[in-house]
Amino acid sequence: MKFEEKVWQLLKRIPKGKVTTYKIIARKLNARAYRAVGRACARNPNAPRVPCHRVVMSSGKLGGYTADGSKASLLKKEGVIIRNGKVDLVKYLYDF
DNA sequence: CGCTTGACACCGT
DNA sequence: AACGGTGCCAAGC
Repeated sequence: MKFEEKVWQLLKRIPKGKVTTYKIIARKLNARAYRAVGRACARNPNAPRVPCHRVVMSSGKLGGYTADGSKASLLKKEGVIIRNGKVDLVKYLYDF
């Protein structure tokens, strides 16, 4: 299984109302390729099956895809409150 | 096989 | 606290 595939598997187990960071994901894969994780999502061939919008940066900021803005609303709908373009990692972080 | 890029992270100003 | 530079790993060309 390729690295990116594993990333998607992990993303799929993120429950609604929770978020995770690229760093955590990479760590769970026993790697330090946070950037590769981001790439995997960007390339994400299984768009609806992989909730990429639940992946944020370690700082709590949503990330590049946030430029769209519509994803933020989707997260809120799932129960994730976004404050100043950032999520409350203390409350919603899912560290597997 | 090597160089560039990317939805990032970390440390120094 | 905010901004910029540097380092990480995998994929694509």
